[in-house]
Amino acid sequence: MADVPHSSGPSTLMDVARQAGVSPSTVSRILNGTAKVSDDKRLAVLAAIDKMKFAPNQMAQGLKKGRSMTIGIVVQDISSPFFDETLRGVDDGLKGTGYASVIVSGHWNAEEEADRMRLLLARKVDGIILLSGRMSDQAVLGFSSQRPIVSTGRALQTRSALGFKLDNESGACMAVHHLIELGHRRIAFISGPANNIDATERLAGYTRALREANIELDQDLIVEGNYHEASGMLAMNRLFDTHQQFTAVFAANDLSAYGARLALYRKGIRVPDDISLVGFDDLPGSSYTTPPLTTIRQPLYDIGRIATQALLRIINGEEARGEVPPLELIVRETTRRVR
Amino acid sequence: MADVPHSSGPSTLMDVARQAGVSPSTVSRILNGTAKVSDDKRLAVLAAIDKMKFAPNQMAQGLKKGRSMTIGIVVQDISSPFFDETLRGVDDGLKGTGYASVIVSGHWNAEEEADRMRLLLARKVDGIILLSGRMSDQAVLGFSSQRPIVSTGRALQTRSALGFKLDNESGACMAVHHLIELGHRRIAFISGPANNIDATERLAGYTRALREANIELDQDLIVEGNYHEASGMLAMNRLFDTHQQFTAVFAANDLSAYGARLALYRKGIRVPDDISLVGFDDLPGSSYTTPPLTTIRQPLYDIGRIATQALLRIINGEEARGEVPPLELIVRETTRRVR
DNA sequence: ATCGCTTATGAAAACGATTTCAAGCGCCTT
DNA sequence: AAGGCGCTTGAAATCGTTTTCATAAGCGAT
Repeated sequence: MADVPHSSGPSTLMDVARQAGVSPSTVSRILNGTAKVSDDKRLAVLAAIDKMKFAPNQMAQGLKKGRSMTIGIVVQDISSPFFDETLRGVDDGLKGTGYASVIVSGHWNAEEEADRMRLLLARKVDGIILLSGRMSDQAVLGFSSQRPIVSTGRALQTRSALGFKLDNESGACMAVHHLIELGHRRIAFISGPANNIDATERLAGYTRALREANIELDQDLIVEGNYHEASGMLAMNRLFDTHQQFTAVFAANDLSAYGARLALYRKGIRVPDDISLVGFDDLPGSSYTTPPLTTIRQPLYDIGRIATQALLRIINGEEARGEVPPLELIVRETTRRVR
Repeated sequence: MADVPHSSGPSTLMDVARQAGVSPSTVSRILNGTAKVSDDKRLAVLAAIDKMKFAPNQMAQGLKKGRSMTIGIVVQDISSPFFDETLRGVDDGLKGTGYASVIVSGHWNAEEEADRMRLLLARKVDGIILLSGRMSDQAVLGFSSQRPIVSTGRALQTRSALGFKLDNESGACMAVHHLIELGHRRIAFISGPANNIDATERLAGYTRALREANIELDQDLIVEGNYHEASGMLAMNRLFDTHQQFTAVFAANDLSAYGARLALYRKGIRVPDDISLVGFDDLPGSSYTTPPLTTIRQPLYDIGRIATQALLRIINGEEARGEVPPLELIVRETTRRVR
């Protein structure tokens, strides 16, 4: 019985072929089911594979097939619950497909984003999912000539690029409308960064809701944040420092709502008894804030999963399609009828 | 002037060579700085590269060099703030190195973990970082014969494997000690899953602190959770349902502390006025809970960064070393002297 | 002017798989 | 019995790089 030669590295398909006394082609055929091979050889090869613990070298496979079985994910912040929840969806969408993902961060910066994109392309990813990208649609389309791209936050639909867009304006409108229904008239708004498209849309939703209710817009009630907790806290303090009167606050995302909540706590102002608070996103943690946060739910997980499935479809030459559930108001315990 | 031939796919090194009128070897040499080449050719090649937007095919490079410039990260939960913070450290540690990372999840399951590990190996990652792995040290050592591995939560030190271990017991002890110093004698403990090594160590720390203070251990004050918010809430309710008397709660991680906090809120019990609460981890969100959470800080970010740097060193044949900062008590606003 | 000796460069092999192509074999048909 | 067909199988080319290896050119020394 021939022993395993004391090979240096991991075993190759060639090694297996030798062990089993067949040609490499045959091994490959068995591995891929590309052609019929006689049962005796199949058995011999399978045994050899098992014995040598052979696993195909994915770099070699990738080179030859032109498929890396890898997709690239561009996020903006690798440790934000917002992206994580989406990534979980991506992960589930990839489950059982043989694809793995490499995740890079654009850090909210169009330049860096494009850079990372090129990096992914050089790595021959089979497709890219772009989350909350800052680059122009044009740029995305450009990249999409190399590899299919699915992006959130854009309305795109070509053979090799697909975008999902949520109606941020309506979402924000729902949030403010909810407050208005509870009798609030003086509603402060902690916005997102002005250069962010989602942020401006949410601002638009805020103003629209006010307009529809015939409430005069007070610019002093709007303060710009940057989506982070600290900015929510700062914004809140700014509102107090300038002695604004209001009974409710709408934060453009949950994170800044958390910050606002803390500022309120520090002032000894009760939520929702004294002031109502609404967020936007419905991060996983928002069901466990004190009190649990009323917010607009983004189907983050679904977005990840559906984007992934759509990308896989495009990669396989099928039609690019997919739709995500709409935004939804989740009423928890930070809002209440004005006294 | 020769025009770019209407090439089908992205341009290859061969294309560049043709464009510049040199051999592929020369192009490669310029790309890698492997050998001196005359200035005129260098210029021509550089121009060609620029013109054709050439970027080396990483699969081909990887195949040839035996380096994929990719490292694998095994986490247990792709969307947990705990891992995210560490991943941020990894990301920063990788910055500027040319390495990218592929992240997979073991879902707290030793079998799946080993599976994912094999998958990474087949992808020819140049090294692996294992975070909170469930597999045995033996198994890790086994894998480390194929690729260097750096793991958290183990005391390991071989040529190709390195482990970082934090002193969970002392950390837990610090937390409980802090409560005792504040006059608390009846301190409940919401533990982590019993099959988790960190969890049992923290339990040990809890009992040790009590023993050192000559406080009798009351098993009824210990309830097992699973590190998630919901379990913290359940645990808290269980404590109330069984009519336990206590003035403080130590939760084995921040997430379950969040859950406990919510249970308390629901009962109308004030924190820290009526009951003190301590967590473990110091997740990014813990500075923004209401009130901000007193907790034991794990240097999550540093762990990620340092593990990465250590792995890179091992990959480059240098000595495996690295040390992470110790656990630290962060006193915020959920603890207070017992009345 | 000739003989080394260094240098720059190209040709070709190699990495580890897949795939085309051709060959060998058995079997059916006439 | 001969020709043809289909089936399994191996040899060799290929993917896009890097890396020997060999060669030619350049140059100083004698």
